[in-house]
Amino acid sequence: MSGARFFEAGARVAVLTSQPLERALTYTAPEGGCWQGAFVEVPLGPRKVLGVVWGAGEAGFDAHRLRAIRRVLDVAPMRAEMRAFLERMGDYTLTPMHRMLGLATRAPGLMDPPSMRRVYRMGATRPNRLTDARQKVMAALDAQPGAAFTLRELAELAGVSPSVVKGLVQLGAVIEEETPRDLPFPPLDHARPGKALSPDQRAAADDLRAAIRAGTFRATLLKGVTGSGKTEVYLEAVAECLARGRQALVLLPEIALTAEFIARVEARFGARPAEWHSGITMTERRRLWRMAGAGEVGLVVGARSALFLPFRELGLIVVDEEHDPSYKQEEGVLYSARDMAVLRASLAGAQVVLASATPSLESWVNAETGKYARLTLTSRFGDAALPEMRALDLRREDLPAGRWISPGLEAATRARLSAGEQALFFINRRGYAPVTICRACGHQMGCAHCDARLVEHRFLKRLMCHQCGETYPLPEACPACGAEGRMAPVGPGVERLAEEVAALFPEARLAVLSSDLFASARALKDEIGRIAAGGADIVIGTQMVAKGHNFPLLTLVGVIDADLGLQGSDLRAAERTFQLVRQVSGRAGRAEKPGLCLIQTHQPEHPVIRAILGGEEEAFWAAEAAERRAAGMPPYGRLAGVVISAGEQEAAFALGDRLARGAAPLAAIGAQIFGPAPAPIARLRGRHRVRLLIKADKSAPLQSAIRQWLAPVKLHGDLRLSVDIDPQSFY
DNA sequence: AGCACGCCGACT
DNA sequence: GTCGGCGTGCTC
Repeated sequence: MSGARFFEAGARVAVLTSQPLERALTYTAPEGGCWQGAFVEVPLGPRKVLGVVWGAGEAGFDAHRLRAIRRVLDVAPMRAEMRAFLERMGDYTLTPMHRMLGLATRAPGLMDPPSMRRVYRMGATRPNRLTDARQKVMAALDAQPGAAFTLRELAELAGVSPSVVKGLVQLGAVIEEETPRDLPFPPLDHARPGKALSPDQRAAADDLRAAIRAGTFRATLLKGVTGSGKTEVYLEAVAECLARGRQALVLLPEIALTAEFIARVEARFGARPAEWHSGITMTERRRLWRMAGAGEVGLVVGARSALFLPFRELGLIVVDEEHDPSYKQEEGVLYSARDMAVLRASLAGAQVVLASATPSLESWVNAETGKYARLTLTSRFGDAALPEMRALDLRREDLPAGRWISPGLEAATRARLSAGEQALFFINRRGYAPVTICRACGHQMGCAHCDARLVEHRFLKRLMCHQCGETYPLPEACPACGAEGRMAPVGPGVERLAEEVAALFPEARLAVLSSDLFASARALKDEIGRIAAGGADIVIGTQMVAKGHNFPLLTLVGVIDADLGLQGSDLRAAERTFQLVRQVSGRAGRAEKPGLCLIQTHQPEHPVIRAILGGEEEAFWAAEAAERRAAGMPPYGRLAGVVISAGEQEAAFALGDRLARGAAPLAAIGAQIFGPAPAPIARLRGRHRVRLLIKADKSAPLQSAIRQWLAPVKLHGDLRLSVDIDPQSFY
């Protein structure tokens, strides 16, 4: 119990609860005392709530008003490392501690005793009268020595009724006992040999293994083009970590990727890792949370929130596809899971590996400056070379309105199809058309609750708001001018592109990969498997195709509109376009066949497009970094957003104005304030949102200035305010 | 978060 | 006269 204090019965202790109080409350330690970090049940008003013993209590509080901790819960106490992590993260993200505790206790049944169940196993004596049915039960138990079954399992296994088993219990031939329902996860066999590694994979894996053996914190950027085998490399780090008896966590940006990852883990270590994401059952959630704390799980694969599992001995965190924007939590507690992974690893004395083919600029700069170690995989696995990259200048291709596939792309596709190979068309827009417009008056269909245009989904026969998910029927008449039959779709979406492809290539078999077309991760996985096996000739997909799926027959990638991401004033527009197009292009030619990537663009001379075409990624990052440095933007400067929301826009703006004018603590650190302006999502679920943007020097104490600035603010009526440190969305 | 206390409109 | 609206405040 390193770093934890023990409090004797009756001593004053501070208990943090997830109730929205600004600080911990003082209680007295229960009979038998309690450890710092203990999960406890405390009385609060008329209720009993969950809390954690955070430290010593206040001496000043009236003794007769003190109440005692009701009981200490039967779960592993929160470790000092975890308490420090929650405090540091709360300080950094300006999140009250009760909300931080909420993140760390997202498991059902914490207040309940460990769930038990009744099991049956082989007893010491043999029944002297062995009937036919009894014989079957004994045979079933003999087949798996030492195994324990539930009554139903054993009865079904033996093909007898449960009463036979009960009868054997009476005779002492079968033992009935209570065991914990939450079982340890089967250990992974870290000693199993992995796949043969290429020389640079070997070098990177050896480096990571050595770093883990050193047993101290280090952050490593593992950079490697798509298909270079990053996963095999960091699985070697996982193996070393498990061999040292420590736990490993692999974060993935999307649930859809976990099935493939789990299969690889199973192939490598002979058992499945534990899974943590929104799709798992309550039972699994409870089990994993408790087993993590008991050290009874070796490897966890999960989403952002797995960072808050109570690992007993965390040795490694891998953040796969570390550049992925979905690592930024944009609702509730606002944080970057990638950055918080680095923080948690540093406090746990663990390794953190950030893996990507196209790192975020932040991580690239950290590697450049030596803050992170850097491992680079250059060759693709097997013989596959990077695809040839070519731009198709849409200004010369002369496409008719409503057509998106240029003659150049069409010809290249025909060539591949006749060779029996696959083509992939990438368009980063879901639905049929991003805009529906009235040809009579020009009215554009918008969402009633959000400030967003409605996207036609022909598949659903509805218009949909991509911000709040609300859907509307397709309008017959214009809601503004009443004109009938004049509503028209404008712009391409993945469904509309599919229509064009079907008309151009009637003989080809199409597959459309868009997140909204699949009911489950399972259905999506099946479709991906079908495509990989050659079940389609042309694949049309949104950005989900950019992520880690293997299509061996694919030799042509067409990027329908590379300009989409270059427009707008988003700080990271160029970076995102670069990452996305590089990743999609990596889909081509993974097997022995060379790939070709055709990029349709109106601005082939744009620096981002040129960097993509030339494969000059280091040049791209260097240029982008120089631009950010000159502008004082992250990672060379710091940003924070303050989002104010209210039912009425005026109320939100009024508070925004007042805050912007009375910002002495910000002025004192030389920070600039921009706004108030409508937030990136200006209306969300019927609420108006307004944002102030704060820009400061990298060395300025931004958080404490914001804390001082906002401390006196009392929120009236339905006004809400949230601070977003290091915001990611700008347009 | 709950739950109590408290001060102004439409009902028996 | 009272029931009840939800604004404000408290919980060790």
